[in-house]
Amino acid sequence: MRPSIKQVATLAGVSIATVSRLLNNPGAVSAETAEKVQRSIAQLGFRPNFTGRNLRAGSSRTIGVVLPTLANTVFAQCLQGIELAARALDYSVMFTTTEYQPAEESDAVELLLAHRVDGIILTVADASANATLDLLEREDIPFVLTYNQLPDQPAGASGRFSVSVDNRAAACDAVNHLLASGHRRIRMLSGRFDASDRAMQRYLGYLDAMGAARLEPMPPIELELHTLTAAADYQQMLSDPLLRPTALFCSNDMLAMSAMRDLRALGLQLPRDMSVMGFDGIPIGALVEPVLASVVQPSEQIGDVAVRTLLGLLEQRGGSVAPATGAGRQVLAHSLRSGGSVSPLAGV
Amino acid sequence: MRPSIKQVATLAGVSIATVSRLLNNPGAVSAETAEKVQRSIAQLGFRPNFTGRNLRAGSSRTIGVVLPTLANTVFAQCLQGIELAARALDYSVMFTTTEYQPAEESDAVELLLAHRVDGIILTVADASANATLDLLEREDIPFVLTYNQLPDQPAGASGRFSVSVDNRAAACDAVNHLLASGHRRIRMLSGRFDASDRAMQRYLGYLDAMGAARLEPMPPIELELHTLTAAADYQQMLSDPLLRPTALFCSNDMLAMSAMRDLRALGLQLPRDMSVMGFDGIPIGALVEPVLASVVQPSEQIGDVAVRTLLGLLEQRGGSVAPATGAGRQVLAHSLRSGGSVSPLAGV
DNA sequence: ATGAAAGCGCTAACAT
DNA sequence: ATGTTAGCGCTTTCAT
Repeated sequence: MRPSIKQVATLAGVSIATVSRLLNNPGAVSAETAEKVQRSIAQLGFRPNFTGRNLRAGSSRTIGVVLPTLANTVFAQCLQGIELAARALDYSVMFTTTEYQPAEESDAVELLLAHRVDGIILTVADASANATLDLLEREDIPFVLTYNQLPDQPAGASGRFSVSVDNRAAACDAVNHLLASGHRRIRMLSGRFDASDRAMQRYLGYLDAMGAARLEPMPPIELELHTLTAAADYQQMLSDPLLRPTALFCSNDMLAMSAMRDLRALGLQLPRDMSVMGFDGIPIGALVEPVLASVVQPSEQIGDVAVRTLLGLLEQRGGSVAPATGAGRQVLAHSLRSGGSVSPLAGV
Repeated sequence: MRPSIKQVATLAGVSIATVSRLLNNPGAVSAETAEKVQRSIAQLGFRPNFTGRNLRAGSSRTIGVVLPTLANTVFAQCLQGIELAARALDYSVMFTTTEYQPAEESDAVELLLAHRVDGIILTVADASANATLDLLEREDIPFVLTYNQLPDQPAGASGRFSVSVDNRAAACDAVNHLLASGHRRIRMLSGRFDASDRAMQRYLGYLDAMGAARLEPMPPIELELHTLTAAADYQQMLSDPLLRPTALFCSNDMLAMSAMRDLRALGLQLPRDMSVMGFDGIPIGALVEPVLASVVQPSEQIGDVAVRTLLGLLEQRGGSVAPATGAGRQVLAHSLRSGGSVSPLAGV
């Protein structure tokens, strides 16, 4: 066993309380005692044991994070933002993944709760009806959703918090961008709606844009997220020349890039034979040729803001202030990245 | 405060020891008592507090992870592998980043140690002379290096463990691939050597291949990792037609893709005017056109193996077995991904 | 099979 | 300014 506060105290010839004070409130210790204790600490290589501290304090200065996967750059960026912000604010991060399995969400959260994290940042499949979120609320554990976008209720109505872009409006912008390039037969390629409520919101944005342009929307194509081949779906999509889309709006960039690869494999010339628009704005999309046109979400900032929001909640709970005020739903600005993956349609 | 084992005991009319037994060794409790206690647990929504358990047990069933950044997909994949393996083996993950700052390494580790993680998986700037690793060793904390490749000593000589590919041999393979395509003026584009010992090993592999081909190696170009523009460097590299390389070997894929973007911006046609070979084999590289030729590392597997190795160490320490035997350095197989980013040089 | 009690490392009254 | 002590939640001897 490593040295504890006790051995430090013994070696320095003081009580354990004095050592504790030096650690937590150095001002309350005389200069010479401090000196002595510091020496003992150095000599023993003492390092405070957070487990003891946490047990006593009832808080761990640790936040739990639950994300669908790290295979999608977007979540890696978000976690990066979370970790940076947490560290800057002297919190540690305990991280877990659900692999997009809604069933994993509750296990993940249970584990974090057993570790007594102070709060949780998470992205769930569907925030609107989610037993895990209900549990968190019931147990009064502060949590902040990322990417999931809470409904636009009167401030604080749900008592829940989310940090995201306006998925629906952003998707609408994306489709408008395609429309402005002359496309009319635009089809949406989406991750599974039941694994991502964002995908559904983006589809609604697609419908908005198509509707506003008085165009008949086409049925969405739902693909397994991160499936690298969906040749059959593409074949079918391309088969009828009359219904064949000229542009694809994809619910995320990974999907968009996979689709482009698959379409090329089928012999299409891109963007000549098909324009492709993504969503997420992953950095790599800007490096490739053609540049992947996309809606840019500030993923790292989403993580950063989520941390600050969560710590805000923890703070006011510490001070036992009145229940959450202000907007529970934070909507961050998105932007449009145009790129060569979208080409103007002849005749525009 | 949430219910503790104590309230459960009281409600069930048993002692706290009995509740603890049910939790840890259900066989030692009579069926009817178990029944009673289970009911109280359910009724109170009791969840064991790992903090208490950890304090008592002196172990946290948590592993600490220190990686340079998540902005490089390779590390995100590795963390993904770590998290998956850890969860399957009932361990939690506490995660931290150094932003490639060697100075951050020790802080990161100190924090994890304060949390009393059972062991640490980490990637450091330079594994051969690293105060943090020395500290870990001195304090007898089990750790496993990822990506850093320990020297090939007699088994267990250093008592340290690493999981990586054979960076030097892999780089040599990559350069041989370029040579086989007819390239002779091959230049290496690298992340900073002092931020990544892998980059240095890969440079040695470059020298090996060039030497074996009896070609004069060119001086490496060291770039800040993840710098997205290095136009000046490229301009200079291209300026002298006689010394101008026909192929670039990049120490990682992010760099390779950034370079391709920058070269295109300078008006080059790729791969006609320059072949580019990467290292890492990030999945996205296979989706783009041209496909990024690269050395594929099994990043997720590196994470997985690191976890298993670390838990093996923890286990044998629990049983107080003799010091680590077997190879400390684990070298996983790499493979070559050919792609259109490398084109045969005319005249081959 | 079950209970009583000690103690893991630490902090925060409370006392001096 | 410093010491004494209780106790956070849990596991684990040791009794019974």
